[in-house]
Amino acid sequence: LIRQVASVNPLLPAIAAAKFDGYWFGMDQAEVATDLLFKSRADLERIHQDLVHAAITGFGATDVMRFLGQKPHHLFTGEVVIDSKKRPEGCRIKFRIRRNSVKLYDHLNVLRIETTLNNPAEFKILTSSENAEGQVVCRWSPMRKGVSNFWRYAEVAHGANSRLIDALANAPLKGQAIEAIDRLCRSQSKAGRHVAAFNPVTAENVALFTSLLAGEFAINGFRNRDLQGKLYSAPANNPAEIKRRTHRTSRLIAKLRGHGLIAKVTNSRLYRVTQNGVKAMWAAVRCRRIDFPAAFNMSESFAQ
DNA sequence: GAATTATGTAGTACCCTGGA
DNA sequence: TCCAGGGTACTACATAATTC
Repeated sequence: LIRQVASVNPLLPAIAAAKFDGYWFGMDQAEVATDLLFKSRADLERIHQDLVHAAITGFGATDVMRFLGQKPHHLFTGEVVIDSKKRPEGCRIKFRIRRNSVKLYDHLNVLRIETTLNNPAEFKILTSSENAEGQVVCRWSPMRKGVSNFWRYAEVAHGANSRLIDALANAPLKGQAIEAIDRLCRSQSKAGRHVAAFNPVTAENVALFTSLLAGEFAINGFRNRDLQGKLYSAPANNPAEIKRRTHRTSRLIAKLRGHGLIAKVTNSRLYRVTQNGVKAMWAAVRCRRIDFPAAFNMSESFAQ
């Protein structure tokens, strides 16, 4: 970089003679893209609308924070934005936290996932320094704009791209949606026991499905009490109510298991959403939010 | 009125934790 | 590592409510 500067700036010797330290190289903005190449534009278009719908309807603020490596925190005061734009060359969806973003757009037969970092200080980098005793101490510090942090920019951005791609990989495709919803609407029989049918487009069920599909349950799964936290806006205020909620949630879990939407983790009371569950619940969420996008609030109905 | 679904109660299995 | 106790979650059954 110094050699490049010398070739374009004839005043460099004068700057050095004036006792200035020379150049400090920094990155004002960094963009790291991951391209998914399809055999043809037609191949990409076959699933593109499904991916766009999944990105718009299925992801929330906590998902965006997860993509960009941020832990959701109740003291977080920044703005989280999801927006989409249609352009002649394709559709662009952007997930943004303050000045950093990850976006998804298509061009010809390429689906590109691109992370843009304008404010590296929101990420950490491992730095080392000497303390008063002369010992080298390592610690995680806010990342700065110097070019020496190039590797960490790439690491952070590749991580964001990968998390968005992984999340989109679970997006159900339209062809499978009708069959999945049909199955939800029918009562099931599992191990000789009757399991009631779901109405997959009620506000309560869609809110339940949205909670289950949220990123926070994806890693560690969820328990009865975790689900209660999603179903009820306020904590129970007496033992009878606590028991009633536990039982009601337990029955709900049994119903979800009966339909194969979730599965129990062996030797624990944890549950995870199954692949079939992702397909069926995504289909229901999309149907409700796009075709019947009425406002809903499950907390109120469950709190009664 | 039958079938289906939701809810309450009681009993039980089993997970978690602390102590030995 | 094992064990006991407490707490949590699950299941079975009965009954009420809802739907067709």
